[in-house]
Amino acid sequence: MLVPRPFAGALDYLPPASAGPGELAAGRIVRVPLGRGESFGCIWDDAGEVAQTLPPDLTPDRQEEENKGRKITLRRMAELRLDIPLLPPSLRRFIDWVAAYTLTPPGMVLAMAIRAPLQASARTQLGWLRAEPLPEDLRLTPQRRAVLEAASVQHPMTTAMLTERAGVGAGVVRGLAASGALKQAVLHPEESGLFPAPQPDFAPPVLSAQQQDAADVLTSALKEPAADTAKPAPVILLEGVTGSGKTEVYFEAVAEALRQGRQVLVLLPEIALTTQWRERFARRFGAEAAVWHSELGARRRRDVWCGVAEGQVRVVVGPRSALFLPFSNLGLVVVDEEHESAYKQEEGVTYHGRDMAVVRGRQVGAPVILASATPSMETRANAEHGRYGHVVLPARHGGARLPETALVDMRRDGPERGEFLSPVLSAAVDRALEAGEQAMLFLNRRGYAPLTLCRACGHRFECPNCSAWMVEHRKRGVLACHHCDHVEPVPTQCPGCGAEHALVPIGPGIERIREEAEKRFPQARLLCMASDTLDSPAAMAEAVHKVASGEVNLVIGTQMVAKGWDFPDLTLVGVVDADLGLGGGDLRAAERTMQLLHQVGGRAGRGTRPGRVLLQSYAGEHPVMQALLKNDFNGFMAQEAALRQPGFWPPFGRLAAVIVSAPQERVAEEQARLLAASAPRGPGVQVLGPAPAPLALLRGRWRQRLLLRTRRGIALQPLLRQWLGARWSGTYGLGVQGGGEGGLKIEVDVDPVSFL
DNA sequence: AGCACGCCGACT
DNA sequence: GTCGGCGTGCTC
Repeated sequence: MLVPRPFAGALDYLPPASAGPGELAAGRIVRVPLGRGESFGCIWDDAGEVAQTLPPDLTPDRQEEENKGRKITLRRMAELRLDIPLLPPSLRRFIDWVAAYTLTPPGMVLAMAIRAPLQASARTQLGWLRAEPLPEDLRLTPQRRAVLEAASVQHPMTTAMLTERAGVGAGVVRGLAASGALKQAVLHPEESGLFPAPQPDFAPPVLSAQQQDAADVLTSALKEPAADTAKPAPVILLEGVTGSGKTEVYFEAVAEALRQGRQVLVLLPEIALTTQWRERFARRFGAEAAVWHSELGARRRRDVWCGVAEGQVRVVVGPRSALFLPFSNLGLVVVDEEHESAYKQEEGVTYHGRDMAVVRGRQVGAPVILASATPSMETRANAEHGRYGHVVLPARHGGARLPETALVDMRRDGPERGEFLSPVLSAAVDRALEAGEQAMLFLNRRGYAPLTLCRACGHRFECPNCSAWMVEHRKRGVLACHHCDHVEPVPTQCPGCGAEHALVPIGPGIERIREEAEKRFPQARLLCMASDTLDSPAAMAEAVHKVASGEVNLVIGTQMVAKGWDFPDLTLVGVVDADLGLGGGDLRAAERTMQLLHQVGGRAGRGTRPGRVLLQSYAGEHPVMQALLKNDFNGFMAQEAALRQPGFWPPFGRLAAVIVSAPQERVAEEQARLLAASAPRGPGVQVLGPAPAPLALLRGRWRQRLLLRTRRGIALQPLLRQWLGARWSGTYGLGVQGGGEGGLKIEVDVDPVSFL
């Protein structure tokens, strides 16, 4: 029995007081006593040996068991949750795999997977059946007759269904029930009409020859006989420039999976993107895909979860957490925008959604499609070495051309002091707006200014809990830390020297760009898109609609405007600070900046009119800028690869980050040093550090970082287990474990993406 | 992760 | 004299 606690493995329980045949099966969700309270768990092994050898009602309530020399008293399961479908074996296997790979206690991975069906109330939805025969003394009215005509003897219907069909109030139904003419019955989920089936041939698109070729490769991967277990299902990189119609192409693979009666999982890096995606899906397939995300109501989450387990849900779209849905018949996995770092979960179970999607597909024999305009170095390397298939869409769809990219040298042609938009960029925006087109200004920085300082004494506003500047948010009138939830009002007086009105904002955030744009383009219809203002899918959908309909003609946004949006009238993209993100000594800084800027640039010129991208930069000679100007992504990545190869940095070697943190700086330092002293070493194995983490103080904890690096082919996990396990693990698993001496905490991140 | 037990400061 | 701070230990 696996329970949602950070234990190294499963616990043993006695079977419940009564269980029907087949009910006590692996994958069953169960209520169990645990410690003083109770918990839920999932029967994890197929054995259930005790249960099968002894009839449940003959076993005592408590039973002693010898376990590794320790005497343990077994307790009895409280209740089997028969209303929740069994976790399929493939999901249990996946959970075990993810737990082992990420060094997370398996129970914690299970917890992610089964939160949904447990949070809503029991699932038995009740409906009404017509009694047969009807009670003899039944009084009949026209309304009652209508309800009885609508009601069926075999298929239960909800009160809502009956009142709607009969055109009567709920009171009539209640009255009939009271007089015995309607009987309560469990409504079967497939009768609820919750998940209309997408039609593979509802509205097939007109594909270009190029797209058709790509689609053929994908669909043939699905048609290969899956019975051949010796040959694993393929992983295919679908690389296509922005606007090449990747989505339409992989939709053909989705259609093929549907024809085969299999389930499909489509992953998107974040829920905001589901908005436009859903519309496209519904147009192509004539029915909605089931959307999965954390902001769904408890009831809907439960229904989707159960629908996936029972096979009524055919296509799911969602973020990385959708990987843990209980697919019973998964035939295709798509990871859209596979290069996105949002696929990496940084807290709790630190898994990479893209990599785990590949594992999930392999485990069930389903092909995996990784789609991107700017594939990650890892995926590229896999494609080059033939481990993944590779399909390329080199041109934009429908005759659209790729935007032309130009540089604004900020050293020579920079803006006036105190401004951030160069004359060249401003003029370009003017021209676009005058031509009746749309323009976008991109700056990947929220708030008004990233740093506030005192002109008189040089005082800088720092977060008390983190080593980070407080960011001014002028609209809210506060200084906020972007790494914890610390917020304070903007003072009028400097806390350092007491000077009045001496605080100056340094550098731009998107609020400040908005202010400048309002002054510079007074006639523009402006919209700001940032994660702190568009915090729900609904708000996001509204914003997207405003842009797509042309209600807005100047968009100012952070990160989120870079995503796969399709705004056909957008012709100009201005990158306010192209150098942002290049600093910081992060392994992937250049790669990520390149991907991000290419992606934002790709928003321009997707319709009939040509697009243009202007990059404001102080470092025009930087390889990232050069690659963007020449549109030479392959060359750039080859250069990057050459830098990483000699030192066995990923993807040529493997990496795990170990973060040692404590409320006191000294404790963290000391413990990190001790840990480094016992680090594994050997050919192809190296430990770098400790060093203070780039965010040395985060949420009140001082952090030291160690990096374990191995050559390709040397697994990290056994090394980590041996190294950290020797000192830190007891009955606990590794990974998130709290409460060490002096508040010490050691976290492990296998395949880290962020180096903060 | 929860949750209770345990041993030391400011309150009715 | 007690309420309650969170350090430590356990969960089949």
